[in-house]
Amino acid sequence: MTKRTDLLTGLPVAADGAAPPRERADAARNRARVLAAAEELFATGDPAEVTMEDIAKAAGIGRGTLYRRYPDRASIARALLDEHERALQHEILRGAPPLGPDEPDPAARLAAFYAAMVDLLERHVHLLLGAETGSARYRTGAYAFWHTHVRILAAGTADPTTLADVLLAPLAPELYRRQRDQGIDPGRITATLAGLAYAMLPAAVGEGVVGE
Amino acid sequence: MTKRTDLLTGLPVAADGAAPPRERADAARNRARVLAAAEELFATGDPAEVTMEDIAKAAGIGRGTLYRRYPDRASIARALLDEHERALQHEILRGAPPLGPDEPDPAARLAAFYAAMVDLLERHVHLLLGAETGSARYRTGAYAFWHTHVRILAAGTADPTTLADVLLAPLAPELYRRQRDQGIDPGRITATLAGLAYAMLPAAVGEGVVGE
DNA sequence: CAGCAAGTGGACGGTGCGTCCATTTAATCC
DNA sequence: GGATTAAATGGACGCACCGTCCACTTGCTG
Repeated sequence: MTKRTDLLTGLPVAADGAAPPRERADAARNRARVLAAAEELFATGDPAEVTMEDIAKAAGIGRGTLYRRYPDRASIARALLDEHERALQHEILRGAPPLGPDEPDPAARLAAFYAAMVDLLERHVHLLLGAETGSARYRTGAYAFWHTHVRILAAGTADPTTLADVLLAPLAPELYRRQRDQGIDPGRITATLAGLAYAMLPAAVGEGVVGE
Repeated sequence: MTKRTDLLTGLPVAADGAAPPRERADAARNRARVLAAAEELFATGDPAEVTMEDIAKAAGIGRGTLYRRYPDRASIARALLDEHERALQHEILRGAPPLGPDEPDPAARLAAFYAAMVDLLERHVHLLLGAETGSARYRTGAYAFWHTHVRILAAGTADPTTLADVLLAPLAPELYRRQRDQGIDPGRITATLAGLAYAMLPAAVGEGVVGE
């Protein structure tokens, strides 16, 4: 029988409505060490090359202890990423325009989303690369959120679901890393994506729906 | 000293202008077996899970023999993919409109390129997934070719280099596989990409250049 | 058919993974 | 503050795959 833990935080999860058993002091200390060590390792080298052994060693704990909370590297990266993504999701759901729901122009809102995502990428690509190797990106809850958001912004178009995938594709962490390595600065990327937003979601005329 | 072999075909490469030493009969037979076995394995299961051992076993040869020609799984997938990509590249460089160089409208040419790429993906995603895990995609010669092509089509825009990356992003094999798994058919993808092409590369007015 | 370079394949050492369990340690109760 | 108990720990273990190495085999050539 395996102990159930939250994939995001690594904290034990209550199977029922029962109060979660308090985390022991040494466990909490080690969890903090793991996250600090992992952040450092992801940022320093190639995130894809970081091993569970590396993290355990850097955190000064044994492999068994590490596996107790995090089943793999990706779950550690997600735990580190979680608060940042949640903050952005909150801005989108409840924040002010142009990111929040009161923004009337879908294109402007998409452009703002792009800008926020570029900012997130700029600050945390290393974590995204640690969390989302290739197709794993599409299986995360975060991708589902972004996809739903963009799909709704594209509601007036011919095929919002497919278009949402297309509009999210340029935000792939691997691409962002490569563009930055090639000397393309975040401003250029944001500007190009803004152009994409306004080209694909032209402002609705009156209350009409944009077809084709 | 390691024997030099062509990464694409696995054939020995002449170091100089010297005539390449003819391939021995057993070597040729085994190379054919390897390619046939690999094609089968990539198509059947998860391309990312195929190991060199699997391929060697399926081809009925030893691991050492396999490594003699192909340094890794990706090089085998690329060898299988090569002829198909070359055919498309030839169409682009020398073929008829709307794919070829005589097509006057960049948007139409980009849309045709998208259609051809979707066709390529539909027939060979499994090979692309075997060859290009994550960021490896950007290091292939093929990506460089597609990028140059699209960059030239986008020549009139504000930042053709960055835009080319953005326009190529939706063609990521991982995304294509996922969309297909979700029941999205190739036609929808092609249609959405055509919309993207015409939105981002509006037909030039007269011989003027499209700004902003 | 003899000589030899090309080709072969399995053994080997190395690395990372994920599990298991004997031991240690923090929290609780008297 | 000592006994009790369950959580927590960490290193050993077995497994899978990698990539190399080299003694042996085989096809080609003269």
